[in-house]
Amino acid sequence: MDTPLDLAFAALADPTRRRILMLLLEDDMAVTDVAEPFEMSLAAISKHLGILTRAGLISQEKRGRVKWCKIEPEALRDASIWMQSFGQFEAVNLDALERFLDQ
Amino acid sequence: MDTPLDLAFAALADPTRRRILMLLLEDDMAVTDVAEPFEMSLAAISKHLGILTRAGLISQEKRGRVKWCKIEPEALRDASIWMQSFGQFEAVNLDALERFLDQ
DNA sequence: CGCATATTCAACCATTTGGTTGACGATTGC
DNA sequence: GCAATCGTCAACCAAATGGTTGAATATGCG
Repeated sequence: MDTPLDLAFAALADPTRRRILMLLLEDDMAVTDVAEPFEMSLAAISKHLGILTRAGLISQEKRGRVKWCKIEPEALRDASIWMQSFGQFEAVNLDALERFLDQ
Repeated sequence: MDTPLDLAFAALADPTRRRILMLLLEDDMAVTDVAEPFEMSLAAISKHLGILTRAGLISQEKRGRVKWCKIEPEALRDASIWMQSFGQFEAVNLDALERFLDQ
Protein backbone atom coordinates (compact mmCIF):
# COMPACT_ATOMS: atom_id res chain seq x y z
CA MET A 1 0.00 0.00 0.00
CA ASP A 2 2.33 2.71 -1.18
CA THR A 3 1.00 6.23 -1.20
CA PRO A 4 1.74 8.54 -4.15
CA LEU A 5 4.24 10.33 -1.94
CA ASP A 6 6.02 7.05 -1.18
CA LEU A 7 6.23 6.24 -4.86
CA ALA A 8 7.45 9.69 -5.88
CA PHE A 9 10.19 9.94 -3.28
CA ALA A 10 11.30 6.35 -3.80
CA ALA A 11 11.49 6.95 -7.55
CA LEU A 12 13.55 10.10 -7.03
CA ALA A 13 15.95 8.35 -4.64
CA ASP A 14 17.78 6.58 -7.46
CA PRO A 15 20.39 8.61 -9.38
CA THR A 16 19.79 6.68 -12.60
CA ARG A 17 16.13 7.61 -12.49
CA ARG A 18 16.93 11.26 -11.78
CA ARG A 19 19.28 11.24 -14.79
CA ILE A 20 16.49 9.78 -16.90
CA LEU A 21 14.17 12.58 -15.80
CA MET A 22 16.83 15.12 -16.76
CA LEU A 23 17.08 13.57 -20.20
CA LEU A 24 13.33 13.64 -20.66
CA LEU A 25 13.27 17.27 -19.62
CA GLU A 26 14.92 18.14 -22.91
CA ASP A 27 12.81 15.95 -25.10
CA ASP A 28 10.34 13.12 -25.29
CA MET A 29 12.32 9.98 -26.03
CA ALA A 30 11.96 6.36 -27.04
CA VAL A 31 13.02 3.73 -24.50
CA THR A 32 16.05 2.73 -26.56
CA ASP A 33 17.22 6.34 -26.78
CA VAL A 34 16.76 6.86 -23.05
CA ALA A 35 18.93 3.80 -22.45
CA GLU A 36 21.72 4.83 -24.82
CA PRO A 37 23.84 6.98 -22.46
CA PHE A 38 23.66 4.45 -19.61
CA GLU A 39 26.07 1.62 -19.02
CA MET A 40 23.41 -0.90 -18.23
CA SER A 41 21.07 -3.19 -20.08
CA LEU A 42 17.99 -2.01 -21.88
CA ALA A 43 15.91 -4.22 -19.62
CA ALA A 44 17.23 -2.40 -16.57
CA ILE A 45 16.29 0.97 -18.06
CA SER A 46 12.90 -0.42 -18.99
CA LYS A 47 12.38 -1.32 -15.33
CA HIS A 48 13.43 2.15 -14.20
CA LEU A 49 10.96 3.65 -16.67
CA GLY A 50 8.26 1.42 -15.24
CA ILE A 51 9.01 2.69 -11.74
CA LEU A 52 8.92 6.31 -12.92
CA THR A 53 5.63 5.61 -14.68
CA ARG A 54 4.04 3.99 -11.64
CA ALA A 55 5.17 6.99 -9.62
CA GLY A 56 3.44 9.22 -12.15
CA LEU A 57 6.64 11.13 -12.93
CA ILE A 58 6.55 10.13 -16.57
CA SER A 59 4.01 8.65 -18.94
CA GLN A 60 4.61 6.21 -21.76
CA GLU A 61 2.70 5.99 -24.99
CA LYS A 62 3.28 3.33 -27.60
CA ARG A 63 3.18 4.55 -31.18
CA GLY A 64 3.99 1.77 -33.58
CA ARG A 65 6.74 -0.33 -32.16
CA VAL A 66 8.35 2.52 -30.24
CA LYS A 67 7.21 3.59 -26.81
CA TRP A 68 7.59 7.29 -26.19
CA CYS A 69 8.45 8.51 -22.73
CA LYS A 70 7.23 11.90 -21.63
CA ILE A 71 7.82 13.76 -18.42
CA GLU A 72 4.85 14.47 -16.13
CA PRO A 73 5.98 17.11 -13.66
CA GLU A 74 2.50 17.28 -12.16
CA ALA A 75 3.27 14.31 -9.95
CA LEU A 76 6.14 16.21 -8.43
CA ARG A 77 3.75 18.80 -7.17
CA ASP A 78 2.49 16.78 -4.19
CA ALA A 79 5.99 15.89 -3.15
CA SER A 80 7.09 19.46 -3.63
CA ILE A 81 4.16 20.76 -1.60
CA TRP A 82 4.96 18.30 1.15
CA MET A 83 8.51 19.61 1.30
CA GLN A 84 7.42 23.23 1.12
CA SER A 85 5.03 22.85 4.04
CA PHE A 86 7.75 21.03 5.89
CA GLY A 87 9.94 24.06 5.54
CA GLN A 88 7.23 26.52 6.46
CA PHE A 89 6.04 24.91 9.65
CA GLU A 90 9.57 24.85 10.86
CA ALA A 91 9.07 28.37 12.17
CA VAL A 92 6.66 26.91 14.72
CA ASN A 93 9.30 24.72 16.35
CA LEU A 94 8.68 25.76 19.94
CA ASP A 95 11.89 24.47 21.43
CA ALA A 96 13.92 26.44 18.92
CA LEU A 97 11.79 29.52 19.59
CA GLU A 98 12.23 29.17 23.34
CA ARG A 99 15.97 28.78 23.02
CA PHE A 100 16.03 31.86 20.85
CA LEU A 101 14.00 33.89 23.32
CA ASP A 102 16.26 32.73 26.13
CA GLN A 103 19.33 34.20 24.51
CA MET B 1 28.61 6.31 -2.82
CA ASP B 2 25.28 7.95 -2.10
CA THR B 3 24.95 11.63 -2.87
CA PRO B 4 23.13 13.95 -0.44
CA LEU B 5 20.21 13.95 -2.87
CA ASP B 6 20.07 10.15 -2.85
CA LEU B 7 20.07 10.12 0.94
CA ALA B 8 17.42 12.82 1.28
CA PHE B 9 14.96 11.29 -1.19
CA ALA B 10 15.51 7.77 0.14
CA ALA B 11 14.90 9.00 3.68
CA LEU B 12 11.69 10.74 2.60
CA ALA B 13 10.41 7.67 0.76
CA ASP B 14 9.41 5.91 3.98
CA PRO B 15 6.09 6.97 5.54
CA THR B 16 7.30 6.20 9.07
CA ARG B 17 10.18 8.59 8.58
CA ARG B 18 7.91 11.29 7.18
CA ARG B 19 5.67 10.87 10.23
CA ILE B 20 8.72 11.25 12.45
CA LEU B 21 9.64 14.48 10.68
CA MET B 22 6.09 15.76 11.20
CA LEU B 23 6.37 15.00 14.91
CA LEU B 24 9.68 16.79 15.15
CA LEU B 25 8.21 19.77 13.36
CA GLU B 26 6.19 20.54 16.47
CA ASP B 27 8.91 19.98 19.00
CA ASP B 28 12.37 18.62 19.66
CA MET B 29 11.92 15.15 21.15
CA ALA B 30 13.79 12.36 22.88
CA VAL B 31 14.12 9.07 21.00
CA THR B 32 11.73 7.30 23.37
CA ASP B 33 9.09 9.97 22.89
CA VAL B 34 9.45 9.86 19.12
CA ALA B 35 8.86 6.12 19.27
CA GLU B 36 5.81 6.30 21.51
CA PRO B 37 3.07 6.76 18.85
CA PHE B 38 4.45 4.04 16.59
CA GLU B 39 3.55 0.38 16.71
CA MET B 40 7.10 -0.83 16.34
CA SER B 41 10.10 -1.41 18.51
CA LEU B 42 12.29 1.32 19.89
CA ALA B 43 15.21 -0.20 18.02
CA ALA B 44 13.37 0.20 14.72
CA ILE B 45 12.68 3.87 15.44
CA SER B 46 16.29 4.31 16.46
CA LYS B 47 17.32 3.00 13.04
CA HIS B 48 14.92 5.34 11.28
CA LEU B 49 16.35 8.24 13.24
CA GLY B 50 19.83 7.16 12.18
CA ILE B 51 18.77 7.23 8.54
CA LEU B 52 17.22 10.68 8.93
CA THR B 53 20.39 11.86 10.65
CA ARG B 54 22.69 10.51 7.92
CA ALA B 55 20.45 12.23 5.38
CA GLY B 56 20.92 15.46 7.31
CA LEU B 57 17.19 15.88 7.83
CA ILE B 58 17.50 15.80 11.59
CA SER B 59 20.32 16.12 14.10
CA GLN B 60 20.70 14.32 17.40
CA GLU B 61 22.36 15.60 20.53
CA LYS B 62 22.86 13.55 23.64
CA ARG B 63 22.29 15.40 26.88
CA GLY B 64 22.67 13.11 29.85
CA ARG B 65 21.11 9.79 29.04
CA VAL B 66 18.51 11.24 26.68
CA LYS B 67 19.24 11.93 23.04
CA TRP B 68 17.35 14.89 21.64
CA CYS B 69 16.21 14.86 18.04
CA LYS B 70 15.88 18.13 16.19
CA ILE B 71 14.70 18.83 12.71
CA GLU B 72 17.18 20.26 10.16
CA PRO B 73 15.14 21.53 7.22
CA GLU B 74 18.25 22.91 5.57
CA ALA B 75 18.97 19.51 4.06
CA LEU B 76 15.63 19.61 2.30
CA ARG B 77 16.71 22.66 0.41
CA ASP B 78 18.87 20.85 -2.13
CA ALA B 79 16.16 18.31 -2.80
CA SER B 80 13.58 21.05 -3.03
CA ILE B 81 15.76 23.06 -5.42
CA TRP B 82 16.25 19.98 -7.55
CA MET B 83 12.50 19.55 -7.81
CA GLN B 84 11.87 23.22 -8.45
CA SER B 85 14.34 23.32 -11.35
CA PHE B 86 12.79 20.14 -12.63
CA GLY B 87 9.47 21.94 -12.85
CA GLN B 88 10.92 25.05 -14.44
CA PHE B 89 12.87 23.44 -17.25
CA GLU B 90 9.75 21.61 -18.26
CA ALA B 91 8.81 24.64 -20.35
CA VAL B 92 11.75 23.81 -22.63
CA ASN B 93 10.35 20.41 -23.61
CA LEU B 94 10.57 20.86 -27.37
CA ASP B 95 8.28 18.03 -28.37
CA ALA B 96 5.51 19.40 -26.19
CA LEU B 97 6.11 22.87 -27.61
CA GLU B 98 5.97 21.58 -31.17
CA ARG B 99 2.77 19.70 -30.54
CA PHE B 100 1.30 22.85 -29.03
CA LEU B 101 2.33 24.98 -32.02
CA ASP B 102 0.90 22.40 -34.37
CA GLN B 103 -2.54 22.70 -32.89
C1' DC C 1 7.49 -13.68 -46.30
C1' DG C 2 11.42 -13.09 -43.48
C1' DC C 3 14.63 -10.41 -41.05
C1' DA C 4 15.74 -6.57 -38.08
C1' DT C 5 14.27 -3.41 -34.49
C1' DA C 6 11.88 -2.09 -30.12
C1' DT C 7 10.50 -3.50 -25.83
C1' DT C 8 9.11 -6.51 -22.22
C1' DC C 9 9.00 -10.85 -19.61
C1' DA C 10 10.83 -14.46 -16.66
C1' DA C 11 14.10 -16.40 -14.01
C1' DC C 12 17.76 -15.66 -11.41
C1' DC C 13 21.23 -13.32 -8.24
C1' DA C 14 23.46 -10.22 -4.70
C1' DT C 15 22.57 -6.50 -1.81
C1' DT C 16 19.75 -3.47 0.81
C1' DT C 17 15.81 -2.50 3.68
C1' DG C 18 12.80 -2.60 7.50
C1' DG C 19 11.65 -5.12 11.02
C1' DT C 20 12.39 -8.38 15.26
C1' DT C 21 14.61 -9.90 19.73
C1' DG C 22 17.93 -10.06 23.49
C1' DA C 23 22.06 -8.45 25.46
C1' DC C 24 24.69 -4.51 26.55
C1' DG C 25 26.66 0.25 28.11
C1' DA C 26 25.65 4.68 29.99
C1' DT C 27 23.19 7.61 33.05
C1' DT C 28 20.03 8.84 36.67
C1' DG C 29 17.58 8.66 41.11
C1' DC C 30 16.39 6.47 45.52
C1' DG D 1 25.27 0.82 45.58
C1' DC D 2 21.62 -0.70 42.87
C1' DA D 3 17.65 -0.76 40.18
C1' DA D 4 15.35 1.51 36.56
C1' DT D 5 15.58 4.15 32.29
C1' DC D 6 17.53 5.54 27.68
C1' DG D 7 19.31 4.14 23.69
C1' DT D 8 22.27 1.24 20.65
C1' DC D 9 24.34 -3.03 19.04
C1' DA D 10 24.40 -7.62 16.99
C1' DA D 11 22.36 -11.29 14.96
C1' DC D 12 18.89 -12.69 12.45
C1' DC D 13 14.87 -12.75 9.02
C1' DA D 14 11.63 -11.83 5.05
C1' DA D 15 10.80 -8.97 1.44
C1' DA D 16 12.10 -5.45 -1.81
C1' DT D 17 15.60 -3.45 -5.02
C1' DG D 18 18.61 -3.12 -8.89
C1' DG D 19 20.94 -5.57 -11.86
C1' DT D 20 21.90 -9.64 -15.30
C1' DT D 21 20.76 -12.86 -19.23
C1' DG D 22 17.95 -15.22 -22.67
C1' DA D 23 13.60 -15.98 -24.65
C1' DA D 24 9.31 -13.96 -26.26
C1' DT D 25 6.24 -10.46 -28.50
C1' DA D 26 5.10 -6.82 -31.44
C1' DT D 27 5.92 -3.98 -35.23
C1' DG D 28 8.25 -2.16 -39.44
C1' DC D 29 10.86 -2.79 -43.77
C1' DG D 30 12.62 -4.66 -48.20
